[in-house]
Amino acid sequence: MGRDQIAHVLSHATSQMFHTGTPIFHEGDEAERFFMLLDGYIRVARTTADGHQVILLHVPPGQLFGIAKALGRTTYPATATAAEDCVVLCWQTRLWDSFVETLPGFGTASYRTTGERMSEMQNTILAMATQHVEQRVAASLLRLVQHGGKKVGDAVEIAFPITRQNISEMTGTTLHTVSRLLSAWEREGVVDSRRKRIRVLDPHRLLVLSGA
Amino acid sequence: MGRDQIAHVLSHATSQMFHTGTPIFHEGDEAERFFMLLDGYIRVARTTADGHQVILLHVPPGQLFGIAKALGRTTYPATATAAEDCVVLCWQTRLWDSFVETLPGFGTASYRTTGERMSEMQNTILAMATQHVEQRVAASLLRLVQHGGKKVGDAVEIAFPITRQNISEMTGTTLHTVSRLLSAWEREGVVDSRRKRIRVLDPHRLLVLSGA
DNA sequence: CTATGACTTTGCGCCGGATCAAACTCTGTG
DNA sequence: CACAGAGTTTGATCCGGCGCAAAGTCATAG
Repeated sequence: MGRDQIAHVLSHATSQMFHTGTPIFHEGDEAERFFMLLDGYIRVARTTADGHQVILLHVPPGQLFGIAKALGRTTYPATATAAEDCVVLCWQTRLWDSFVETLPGFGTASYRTTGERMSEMQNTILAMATQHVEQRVAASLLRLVQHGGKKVGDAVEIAFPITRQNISEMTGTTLHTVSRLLSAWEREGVVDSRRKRIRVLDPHRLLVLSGA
Repeated sequence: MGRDQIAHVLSHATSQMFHTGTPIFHEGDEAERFFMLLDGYIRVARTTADGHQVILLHVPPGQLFGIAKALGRTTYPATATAAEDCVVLCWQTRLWDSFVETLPGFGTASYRTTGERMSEMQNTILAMATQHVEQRVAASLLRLVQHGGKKVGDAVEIAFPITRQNISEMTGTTLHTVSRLLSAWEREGVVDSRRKRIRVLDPHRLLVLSGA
């Protein structure tokens, strides 16, 4: 993208701040805007009829989200909330088509993003269908530290605050089971966890536990 | 699409027949072609490292598939096989971009297709994370008869041959459990099944069992 | 017509993980 | 500083569904 094109795109954007836990849009809402995350982490989830929340993915800084248009939709397919304080760029959805036409690579990049998310979701399905809870939790933890973990000494910490409950919602289990697993792993020196913060000390052991 | 445009598109297509069970492309293959299903049913699946197959979706006649380009990919993300004898149109992938540019609605339609598949996969994840095996199997059976079931008297039959094993691969369980469930439902008059053929007699009861 | 392989059924025992219950420990707030 | 609410831990119990095993049934090839 050229310098003038960047200016053009930014001139149509507004920036916005969302505090931890704030919803950015809800599943089923008219998709009036689309977004790019500048800083923080976004949690994308859906809620079942009986009130269970299921976390589908986490969006790292630099990615587009809320791009219903790239899926040929007019409503958001899921709910996005700020997993920590977030800075976000917003555009009117009606600008989408003109961006796709005038910005070389904009379309390609956004379709690649949806493709990547699709294959992540496929991986989730495979895991849910074939793996045990322990393996799924280990694998999730690994993914969380690999995509944007922060080095702290010779440990790696998950980039944003996350609860046992959250992890259970990512892996289709209960917070109780996740707590038991983390306790056990802490005893073995694989992880080190404070409330809402998890550090991985021994990624390789975790990889083994994940069954890969 | 105008009459001449249809002619144009067809002039670049080759048609091909695939017999039941034949693979059309494999996960990871270079995506040299994309396809439209004219008749039959396509099963899309992935295989885990430890050899388990997981069925991600079934493609009904009239839909595009193998459209790696719409996901910004150069390889197929999953394996497609003919669930019954299939007639398929094939195009070279290099034609994709020109189709998107010259055919109004081609892009939109294909992105809508991927969007629909994505939300189906999300539903699968929700189900795996929150529902019991019985509910998932009931829901899968319902979806199979609703998308292209054939009326047979006052029952509805799944449009293509499907085994207990297949259903277990769609729902993340074992063929044994599926067999037990179908036997029980047959006793209660909810379904009527022969080998590879399943008829639903009481869709409403199945809906209740699915927990919706 | 029979043989072989693919598909299905059913019984039994066990265990991973959910559910229920209760106590404990942080962290921010008035 | 104390309190409330959110997050975490741990124990006890129970059961849905898997693994294992074996036999039964259907379909097609030869």
